[in-house]
Amino acid sequence: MSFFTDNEAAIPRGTVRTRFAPSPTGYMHVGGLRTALYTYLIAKKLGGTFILRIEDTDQNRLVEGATEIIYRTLRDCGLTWDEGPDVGGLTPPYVQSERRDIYRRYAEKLVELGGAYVDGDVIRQKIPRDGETTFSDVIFGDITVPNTSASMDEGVLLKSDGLPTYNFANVVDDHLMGITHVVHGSEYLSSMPKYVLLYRAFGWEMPEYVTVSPVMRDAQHKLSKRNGDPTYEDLLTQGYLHSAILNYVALLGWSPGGEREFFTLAELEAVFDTHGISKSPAIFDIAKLRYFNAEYIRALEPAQFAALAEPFIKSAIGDSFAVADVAALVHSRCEVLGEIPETIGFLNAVPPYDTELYTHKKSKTDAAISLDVLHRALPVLESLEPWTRDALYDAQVALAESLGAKNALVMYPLRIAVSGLAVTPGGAAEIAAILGKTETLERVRGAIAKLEV
RNA sequence: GGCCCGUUGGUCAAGUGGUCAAGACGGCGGCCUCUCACGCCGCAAUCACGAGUUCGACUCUCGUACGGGUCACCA
Repeated sequence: MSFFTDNEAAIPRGTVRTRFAPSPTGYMHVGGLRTALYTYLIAKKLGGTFILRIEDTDQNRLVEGATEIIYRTLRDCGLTWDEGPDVGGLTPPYVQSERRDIYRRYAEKLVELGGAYVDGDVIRQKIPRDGETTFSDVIFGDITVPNTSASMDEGVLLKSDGLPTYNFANVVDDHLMGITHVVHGSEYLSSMPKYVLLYRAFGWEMPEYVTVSPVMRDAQHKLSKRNGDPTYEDLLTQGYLHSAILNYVALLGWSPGGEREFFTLAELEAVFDTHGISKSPAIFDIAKLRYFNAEYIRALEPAQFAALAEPFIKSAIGDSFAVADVAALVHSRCEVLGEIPETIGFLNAVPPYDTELYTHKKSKTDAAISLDVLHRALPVLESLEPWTRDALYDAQVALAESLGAKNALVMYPLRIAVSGLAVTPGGAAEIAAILGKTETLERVRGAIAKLEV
């Protein structure tokens, strides 16, 4: 029968096929990434095929290069698609604007079948004037709505430009591409009865629908670029790691059930279950993402961290100091890469500071005591060889011992002298090691001069 | 407004009639410590409300309140 044409014969029966079907808007929002992730995970969990389909039926909203951003984001996160525009697959093409003749054919077929009607230069869906329609959702269960409700309008299926609207394109494509599981946002919940009517009119079997609630900025607003909320790209440029973002986003609206919350993508593939998906919206908490990011950063090998941190380090201090050394200083203290510059600026130059900084009761120091300590430390430093972190540390300990004092009595003033800051990443030894002998001695002499005024 | 959905600490959440209602982030306090950070220990903080059903409700039913979604030739 000619009705069963196109690609469906090519799809092996019984295979799970899921699709991520973004609109090429030019960026990826956090909620979209989560949808992509869940879609991917369902496919992997069930040994199925993950498909990427580009939904560009709105010609007014085309954005240059937007598809590339989608590709890059998914690849970045490891969400590799088995079929899609660039890799092909069983059911091409995967860009909706290249499928217009298919939609036209099916729209006309639907008119014949009584599920739609021609209205001027568009084709509209036919909705029964009474009764009710029930659909089933994996997350929300069975939902019944009256056919007379306002959302059950006889909407346009095929626009005057010959392209389909979302509701129609999805039904046709999901069927022709053999999609078995659809993950989509709850904004589509009220359209689902219309899908039922469409599938029924065509005589097609419906896929499973997994409807997820939105990711929120606060209790009443969705996370949105328009309102200044960060997109996935924004988070990357701020210095969040894609692995941390993905891990955090997985847990926004889904729970694995146990107490564990750190998962690699491969681990998620094994443990993911739609049962853990929540019906209610989840508020995006940047503080918790920071925590995940910090954990992922700390888990990095020093060389990996240095490579990621390098651009941030250089933006603050250029090539003045060894990147590896500065990275090591900052590694355990860094939660987001973007905060590195502000924490290491003192390496370039000692900021102006008040000598009151030398007063610290736990270290039992004040300006006068510090001056004395620095006087004693200077010759020690001048003759120190080799100039390493450990040698510096040992020398300070030895000096403190010779004074019959705690380490802090020496270390605290010295740290202030070389940094000019009450709070620094690392201590005097680490900082002096990075600064080098010449610069360190200069700073210590400068501090002495400042204290002697 | 009609229709649909949701509601466990500030946030993410476990929980599926009987628990002193997990855990994590954040907050607070302490320990460690040359500052910071890490790490460790501890504390505070939750079942929206009201009726039912039941020997017994966070769990089931109904209602109320509050919040969200939707009602486009956008997705």
